[in-house]
Parts: sequence; structure tokens; C-alpha cells
Amino acid sequence: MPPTESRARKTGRPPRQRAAATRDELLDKAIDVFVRRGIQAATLRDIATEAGVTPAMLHYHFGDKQGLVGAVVEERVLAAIGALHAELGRPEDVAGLMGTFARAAMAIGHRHPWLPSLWVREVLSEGGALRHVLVERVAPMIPRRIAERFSDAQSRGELDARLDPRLLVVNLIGLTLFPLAAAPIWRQIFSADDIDEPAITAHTLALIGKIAETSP
Amino acid sequence: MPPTESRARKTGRPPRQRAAATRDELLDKAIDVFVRRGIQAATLRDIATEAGVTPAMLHYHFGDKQGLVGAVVEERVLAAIGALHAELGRPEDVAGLMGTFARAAMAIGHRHPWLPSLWVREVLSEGGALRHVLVERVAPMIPRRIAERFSDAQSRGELDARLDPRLLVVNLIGLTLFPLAAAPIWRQIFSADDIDEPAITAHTLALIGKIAETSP
Amino acid sequence: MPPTESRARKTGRPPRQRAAATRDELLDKAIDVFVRRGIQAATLRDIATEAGVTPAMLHYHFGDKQGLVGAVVEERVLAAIGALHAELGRPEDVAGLMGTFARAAMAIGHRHPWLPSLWVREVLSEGGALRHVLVERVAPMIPRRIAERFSDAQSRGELDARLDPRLLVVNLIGLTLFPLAAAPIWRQIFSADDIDEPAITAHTLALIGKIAETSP
Amino acid sequence: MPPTESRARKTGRPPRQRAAATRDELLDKAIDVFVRRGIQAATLRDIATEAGVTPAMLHYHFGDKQGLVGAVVEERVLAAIGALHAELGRPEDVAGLMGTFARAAMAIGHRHPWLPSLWVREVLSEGGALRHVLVERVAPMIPRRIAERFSDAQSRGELDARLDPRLLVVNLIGLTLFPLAAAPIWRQIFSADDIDEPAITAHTLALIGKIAETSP
DNA sequence: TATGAATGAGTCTTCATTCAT
DNA sequence: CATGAATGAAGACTCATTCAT
Repeated sequence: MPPTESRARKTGRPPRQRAAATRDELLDKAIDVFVRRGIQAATLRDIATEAGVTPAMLHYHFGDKQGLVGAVVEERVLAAIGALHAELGRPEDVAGLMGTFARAAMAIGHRHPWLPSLWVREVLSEGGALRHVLVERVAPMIPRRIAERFSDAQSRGELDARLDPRLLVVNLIGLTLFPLAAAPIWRQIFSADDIDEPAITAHTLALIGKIAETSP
Repeated sequence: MPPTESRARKTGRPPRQRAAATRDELLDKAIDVFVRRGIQAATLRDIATEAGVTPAMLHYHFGDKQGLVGAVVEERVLAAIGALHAELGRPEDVAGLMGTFARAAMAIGHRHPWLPSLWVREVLSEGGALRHVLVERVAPMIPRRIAERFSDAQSRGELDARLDPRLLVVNLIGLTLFPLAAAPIWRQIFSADDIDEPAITAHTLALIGKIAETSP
Repeated sequence: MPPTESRARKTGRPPRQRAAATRDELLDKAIDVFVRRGIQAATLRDIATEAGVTPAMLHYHFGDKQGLVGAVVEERVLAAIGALHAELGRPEDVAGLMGTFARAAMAIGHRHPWLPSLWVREVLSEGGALRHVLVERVAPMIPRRIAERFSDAQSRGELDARLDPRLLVVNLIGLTLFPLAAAPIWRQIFSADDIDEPAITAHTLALIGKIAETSP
Repeated sequence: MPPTESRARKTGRPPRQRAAATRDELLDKAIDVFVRRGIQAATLRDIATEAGVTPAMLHYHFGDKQGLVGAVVEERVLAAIGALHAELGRPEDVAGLMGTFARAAMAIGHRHPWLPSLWVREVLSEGGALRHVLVERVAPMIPRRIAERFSDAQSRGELDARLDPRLLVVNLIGLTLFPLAAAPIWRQIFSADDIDEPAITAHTLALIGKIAETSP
């Protein structure tokens, strides 16, 4: 909107090339930019430009940058995480639980390719936008539940005593979301364009299978 | 410019709380802030304040924010990574290699507690400061070497054929550096202050042992 | 960010001395300051203050200091120079051409009192903002054309053989734009407030007449 | 002196390549930079770097940027101008005076190639470092004297009545110092590397001769 | 005589945010 | 609904200047 650029546009062209104006489209674009630049570093202008809209529009719709982030979290991130949670309902043994989680996490990660990257990155930063969400909304629902089930299994002798149930939950993330989030880099350094979604899933499930299969 | 004032200050000594002025101390403080805020988001003022110094000082010593990041990378990150590399010299079988890597990674992570967080986070971001370093300087030295050894072992039948050697390297990171980087969060959500360094290492080595032990 | 304060200000109206906010007015003020301080030395704050506006406004309108300078060049300097060029269309003999150029230059200088100063000064500096413009856009249009006509005349014996046609063009500037640019100083050192615009023009035309009239 | 750069120098090379440390050499370098960048825009670091010296050294020698400029003015500019003044002692008729001034100005300009550029440019700027010098020290000595002589001659009928004696002095500058100051540009736009010092002088003297020769 | 270290003030620039229209 | 205009706050960076050594 600096007239510097808009001057060119005043010459007679249709004013807006393709205004992605619905709330949902704006959220899509926001997620795009958040994934590429990181939430903190993403500017409203980045997002607005990407969406063919003025920054003022974003304020109009979301009130705040914080409001925009909040909307992304509530309407997208938590929705996706909720789907993951839904998969974990059935009671299972350790191997079954690990497999189910892994399968569900990979599925979600493939369905929402922005999720793993955003999740891993924004949870590790001290002020990360998703850290708060993890601690307050997700943790009681998923990680703690799983850790408890591992713990119970361990007390029943169904889980290797040398493993810590809580760290095992962290490991599940490190074996599913983390590789998905890191995909662009390992694709690059290994020239690994041949590893597609099913291949990743197969590898991951095989590996987790090996962890789970070995009896205590 | 105002010699009047600066002379006045000579009488009433400036607070000068704790001028951490040597280059090395400045790098320490910079790393602190980089870990907390992320490299991109960290401002020179943050770092300068932390070090009891003016932002201009940082420019004096490092010329640039980029220069400061560069110094951190060269003099700290690569030094630590180099130590990791040194551990991987001996030829070993798959189980040995995985164990050695894990042991070394955990040791380095404990010796330089800032490294895992910085590494994991700054490699995942598209413009992350360490991504470049990984791709150009570390990848040929470590990940590709390990992947090759896994690959060789696999062709000799010593590694489960369902696993991808390259993803296995990613998994090693996901099981070592990632949990260390995420420690503050899982400590918080699991109230896991009882899990200390040796405990993490023991758990991790046990887990990786289980992965490696199972014959193809 | 501090809505508290900005709402407070709505009650006690801000001074808003005289917001010279249109693009054209901003350019006027910019030229004022450029002439007084020199383009390089002029700060955006100088210009903004003069215009009753914040520096950020200038960035909003022109994107850059360079953008502002560019706008001044394109929309003001080149416009004025273009008017000069328009006067030089008719083919004339040496005396006529010199007289026409001088008359037009003085007229333009009087119509845009900022032009001579800006032009002379910013062309002489190595990194001067107008040097580039002179070399690439004005030179082929005006100085080289005139020099060619002088050269032709000389080969026809209509111009003193001891004179260099190209230096003669430089002299035309030195006799027209330069005195106008230097007016404030010679007014001061000669206490010459009695010399007004018509007087300068008369003197200059008389002088140039003397140069042109003398046959080879 | 930012350690950033000096680190390379610490490798074992002789610390200073070629320290131009005498006061006179420092002034030489300062003039070099002043001519290239303009006095205002020239930074002490520019000059210090050029001289292979620290900025602190310049403060040590000249106390101030203003002090450095003052030294340049007193010890170089005024010295050169003084030489010009010395040439103008003899009483002469109008033609003789103009010729003498022109010859002397060209000679000085060639002897001190930095003078014309510095002079013309720094006198035209409102806050130019030489404007002050012109008004207070040079004007009474040279321009006003010459103008008086022109005026006397005019009252004796020896100078065209249509010319203003004071503007005529300005013209002398515009025909001598100005072309010398502008030499780099007209050399460029006219591809005029063939015009050397004697050629400029010859042209200029011929032109001024034409002005002076014509009887009233 | 000389300088490395340090800084306060100021430059350009960007950003989130506001508001009248 | 939507935006162009505008801004305060802050960021990186530069510079002249000081001072202990």
C-alpha cells in the first residue's frame, strides 16, 4: 500500500488481482507465512501481501497480531490436534498404543503439512506461540494420558523397566513430528526426493514396531 | 559531544553493574539470548543489555548482527559439533555406531546445554541461521557419513531392510538432540524434575539399544 | 500499542501545526531541505519536521530515502530540464543558440529557484544524486546536441577556432546556472540586493552577446 | 579497528602497512576524501582508513572534525588562495586584470587539483565549510577588490555599461574554477580525454580575451 | 605518541496499530 | 466491509568522540 507500489496499479488495471478475503483464506495464508518465516518473524504485511489484502484488513478481521495467532491456534492447530486425540480413544497395549499414535501422527502430519513444522518449532522457543497451547490445552489431553498408560503398563511388567514412560512420549514426537518437520532439510542434504509420504510412514512404523516388539 | 556531561559523570561514577566485556563473554551472552528468543527474534539490544553493554559495542566487536551470528556459529557451534565428529572415527557395526553417536550427542548436549535447542530450532526454520551450516559444513561430515555406513550395513544384511538408512540418521537426532532441546517443556508438563542428565542418557541409550539389537 | 494514550490525545487535540501531507507538498519541502543541506546531508527527519510530518510518513510515501530522491529527480528536476530542452528546438546560428540557451536557462532558474543550486552542487559531487541523471538522461539530449552544433558551426568557420565546442557548453552553464546557484553568496559579499532577476538576466545576455558577436 | 577486521591482521603480518602519520600527510589524505565525498559526508573513519591510521589519531592531532576541517582551510586552502592573491597586485586595465586573474586561477587549479572542486562545492552549500572562509577572509581580499577595479574602469568608460562589475567577478569564477571543478563530468559526457590542462587554459584565455577585447 | 575499547546521539528503516472515510 | 494515511516504538547500524593504557 505504499503509494510507491500502488502508483503502478493506478494506471488503469483492475484494483485487486485476487483478493483472498474470506476469513478462512486469510488463515490459510497466515499459516503459510508462519511456517515459512516463523510466527514471531512473520509480519502482518507479509501475510497481507500474500493474501492480496491490506494489513488493516487483518486488523479488521482479527483485531491483533496476537488475535490472528490465536485464531490460527484455535481454529486450525487445535482442530488438527483434536483429530489426533480422537484416534487415541481405544485402550490398547503398549505396542498398540505406540503404533496407533505413530500412525495417527503421520496421517495428521500428511493431511496438514504445515502442522509438524509449526508445532515442533513453536513449542521449542521460550515464547513460542504453541508452547502455551501445549502446556495448557494439549498436555492434559494427550501426552500425560499416554505417559500414564505407559506407566501403568510398566508397573504391570509390560514395558522395559529401563525406559521412562514420560521420555517415551517425547520420543514418540521425536520419531514422528520431528522428521516430518525436518523433511525439507533432510530431503536436501540426502538428495532424498525418492522418500515419499508412504515411505516415511512405513519406515517410522517399522522402527516403532521394533521398539515396541521387544519384550521387557 | 557533550564533554560537560561526560566529565560530570566522572565524578559521580556510572553504575557499571557488571561489564561483561571480553569477546568470549559477549558470545556467551549472545548464545543465552539466542536460545531464549531465537536468533532472528533476538535483538542486539537484548544481548547488549544482558551483557551490561551498549548495542554499539556489539557492532564494534562483531561488525554486524550477521557477524555476531557468524562468530557464534564458527567459534561455538562448529567447535561443539567438531567434538561430536571426533567421536565417530572408529569403524563399528550398526549397533556400535548408533550407541556411539547417541552417547556422544548426549555428552555434547550436556556439556553445552544451549546447543540442542539452538540446533534443532534454527535448523527447522526456513531462514534459520544454522540451516546453512548444516547443509554446507556439517552434512558432508556427519549425517551423510553415518547414512553411508548404515547403507553399507544394510546391503550386508546387518540392518532391517524395512528401514531407510537416511531416515535412521534423522531418527538419531530426533531421539537425542530433540529431547534435550525440549527438556524445559516436558519437565514442565510432566513435572519431571526428577529426570536428571544421567537418567535421560540411560533412557536414550536403552531405547537405541533396543532399536539396534533386534536382528534384521 | 498504547491505546490509553492515543485516546487521551483525542480529547486534548494534538497541535498539528500544519500538516503538509500531499505528495506534492512533501516533494516541495524535500527540495527545500535538499537545497539548504545538500541531498546526502539532508536527513529524513529534517524534511519530515519541515513538513510537519513523521519520518515514517516519508517512508510510507516514497519507500526509501533513495525513493524520495528519485521522485524529486523524476518529477521535478527532469520536468524542469525538459522545459529547457523544449526551448532549444529551432536551428539557429551560434549567437542565436547561445542566446536562446542563456535566456531559457535564466528563465528556468528563475521559475524554479531551487534548480540551479541543486543542479550545480549535486552534479559536482562524486556521488551526487544528479550526476547520474546528467550523464545518462540529460547529456545526450542537451549538452551533446549543443556541442555538436557548435562543432558544425566551427567547421563552417562560424566559430572562433581557438575555442573548444565542448568547453563552450560548460561555459554556458558556468555563466548561467552557476551565478544563479551562487546568488546567495555574492549577494552577501557584495551587498548586492539591488541586483534582481531582470538585472542578472540582462547582464548575462549582454555578456554572452559579447562572446558570440565577435566574428572568428 | 573493529576487531572484526583487525583479526585478519593479527595473523602475523606487520601491524601497519604504511602509516601516513605526519600531520601533512594526514591533511593530504583528508583533502583526498573531502574532494571525493564532500566535507560533510566524509567520515573520520574514511580518512583514517585511507591514511592507515585510527580515527582516534585524527582526534589526537586535530582535536575535532571541525579542527581537521579548520586545519585544511588554514594550511591548504588559504595558502593556495593567497598565492592567487599575490598575482593580482599590479594595477592593470580591465583586459589585463581579467587575463591575469584567469591565468592565475587556472595555474592554481592545476597546481592544486583538489582546490576547484572543493572550493566551488563547499561554497555553494548553505553550511559549506568554505563559505565562511570566502565571506570573511577571501572576499575583502580578492572579489571585492576586483569588483572595485571593474567599477572604476566602468566609470571611466572602459567597461561595457550593460555589465555589472560584481557579476563579472562571479563570471570569472564561473569560467575558471567551475570548469576545472566539473572536469570529471564533462570529460565523461563528452568523452573528452583529449582536452588536457594546456588546452583548457588556452580555451579559457581565448574566451576571456573575447570578453575583454570588445570595447564598450 | 598512539590506540583499542566504549558509548550517546542520531540515521534509515520496519512494524503493528489506529482512524477517518 | 475495506483501506489509505499516518504514527510511535523499536531495530540495525554509523559516527564523532572520549579515555585508560
